[in-house]
Amino acid sequence: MGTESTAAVAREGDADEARTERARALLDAAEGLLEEAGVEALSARAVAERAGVNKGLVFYYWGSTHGLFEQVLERYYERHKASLEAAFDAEGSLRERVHHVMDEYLDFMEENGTYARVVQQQVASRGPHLPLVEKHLTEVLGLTARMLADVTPSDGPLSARHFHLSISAVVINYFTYGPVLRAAFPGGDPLAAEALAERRAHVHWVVDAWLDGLERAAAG
Amino acid sequence: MGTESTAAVAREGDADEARTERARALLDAAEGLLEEAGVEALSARAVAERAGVNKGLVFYYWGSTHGLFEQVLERYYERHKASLEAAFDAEGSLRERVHHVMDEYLDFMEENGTYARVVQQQVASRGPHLPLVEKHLTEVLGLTARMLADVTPSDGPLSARHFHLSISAVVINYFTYGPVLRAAFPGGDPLAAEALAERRAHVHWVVDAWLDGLERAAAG
DNA sequence: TCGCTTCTTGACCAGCCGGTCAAAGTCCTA
DNA sequence: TAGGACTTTGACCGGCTGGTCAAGAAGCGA
Repeated sequence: MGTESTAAVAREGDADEARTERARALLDAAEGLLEEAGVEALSARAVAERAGVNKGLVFYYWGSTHGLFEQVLERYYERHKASLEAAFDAEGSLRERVHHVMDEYLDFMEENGTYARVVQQQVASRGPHLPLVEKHLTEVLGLTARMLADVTPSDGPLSARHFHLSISAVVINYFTYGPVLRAAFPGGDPLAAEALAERRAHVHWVVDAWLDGLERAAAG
Repeated sequence: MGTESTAAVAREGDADEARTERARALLDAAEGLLEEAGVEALSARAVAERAGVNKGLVFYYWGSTHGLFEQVLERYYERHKASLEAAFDAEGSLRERVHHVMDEYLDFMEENGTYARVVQQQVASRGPHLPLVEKHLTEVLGLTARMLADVTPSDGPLSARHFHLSISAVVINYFTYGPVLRAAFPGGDPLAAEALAERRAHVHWVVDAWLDGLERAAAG
């Protein structure tokens, strides 16, 4: 901790652009390894070997494997955030905007299943990267809360934080639990295009049912 | 694998009752360790030390740490299953029964948060115990499907398997993600009694909105 | 009491892990 | 071209892991 080299400290503040070719190769290797073999396969040795580079560089650049992993998570999150913010900025009625956000969310998860699994794994196991995940997820919650501000009370069982938790659960868990329940899915692959379209329809139906309920609650 | 002692093989088939005092001590120690320090802390050495017993016994009884862990999961699941089956057997209207199951589910998660987190962690990381988890979760899906058979089609976006995934996501993820979003909760503790009551009300509202939607879909 | 089976122990092994470090290589500037 | 800063390497360390094994302890029926 206190013994990290000045180079490592300087590097840590740099933007991704300033990174050496090798540092980038290490990040890419880590991401690839994560995708193919999961978190438990991520070791300084394995990453370095995949990048064709010496293990010591991991510690030269990030001071620890923890640091390297955090940067990988940060890179993932930048993409996630960009995708979400674009979705939340769309025009239209509330219902249209909600549907649009759901579609983008589903699209992102479909393409970035690894990220979703890593986050869920960290959360479930109270992993060492939880503080970073916590920061990220809290930011995302803010986006939902802003969108639902007009139709949900600021507190209680119908507040935006509850709906945020519920709707993200409905979306995310399909990608994590779906494959586990594959026996229940016709064709046996919940991640196939057909099954995903069906899930998309389900998610739309689900949020519609909620919006209907909120409207009636507001009216009654 | 092929070299496991005959004793281990014989033991594996035995009921929990037949287990030696020491075997039981090891299982209890593993469960305690899981609760206090998470899966990563589960090692044959650590478990044996906590049980006050020699490490070699783990391999004598189960052949591997994997085997020990599976038995811990099995024990957890037995309790889960008992709790669920009792809940599903209740009398009353569909709506009453659904609410009752939700209450029991929430109660169980409140008391067995560790089990929920271990399962979610295995699922998210495609861990080595996934096959066992898959078997368990598929059984549970069957219970939901039976309960909803009268109000959901057997296929498509409104089939029971989609609602099962969604409702269990809404319940489980509160316990895993809630603490991560604790900054958004008044008092800062989503697992406190007050916050849990609020979540319970949310879950009831959510399933009611769905049942309303299903009724209207059936009527229209 | 003998002898067999089951149980229990501690010593031991190879393999992996994160991390350190001195030395060497590379690059750029003066 | 000399010299200093930055980068890269491979050897090395202690510590932990799952797993094996031979030897001894304990229980038990004859």
